Amino acid sequence: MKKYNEEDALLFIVAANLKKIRSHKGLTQEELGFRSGISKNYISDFERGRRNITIKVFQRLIEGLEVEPQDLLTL
Amino acid sequence: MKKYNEEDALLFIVAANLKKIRSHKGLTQEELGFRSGISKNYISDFERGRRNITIKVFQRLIEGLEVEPQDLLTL
DNA sequence: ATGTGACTTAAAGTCCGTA
DNA sequence: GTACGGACTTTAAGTCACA
Repeated sequence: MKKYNEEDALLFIVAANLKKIRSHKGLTQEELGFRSGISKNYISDFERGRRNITIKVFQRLIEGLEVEPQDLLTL
Repeated sequence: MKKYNEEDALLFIVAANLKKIRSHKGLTQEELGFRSGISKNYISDFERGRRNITIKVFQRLIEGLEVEPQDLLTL
């Protein structure tokens, strides 16, 4: 498991949920990127905790995944 | 009511909720800024829909307000 | 299908001041 | 107590070539 700071807690929760839900839905990073208008590299970075996304990007990811905001926030 | 783009929907929901909860708790922008380590100007800007905050800042605001993430996302 | 480094540009976020 | 502006520094957005 990756080590993370307290200040990054929510970020890592969102990233982990994104990765889990994305694969459960059978989507690749590239496909999700296409659906949400975000580069696959960026999604890769985010899932590994290397990006601090904005709310706008968060919304686009949710829409691409077809889930609700809270689905990415709940542990 | 302020006009906003579809792509800003979540942002405006969060901003409106922040403002509402903050005042209900009797906190000023400055006090919330102090608690969450964010400048009062930035909070003012955000509440008026002029800023696209990151997840890290979102987390700090939540902690400063002492609420749960979903409290800022639910309409 | 995903991870990484390096990169440019756009925007996040601060601080000063005024009203 | 909040809104708004200018000037500023730091970081996120977004892409690319390649492993």
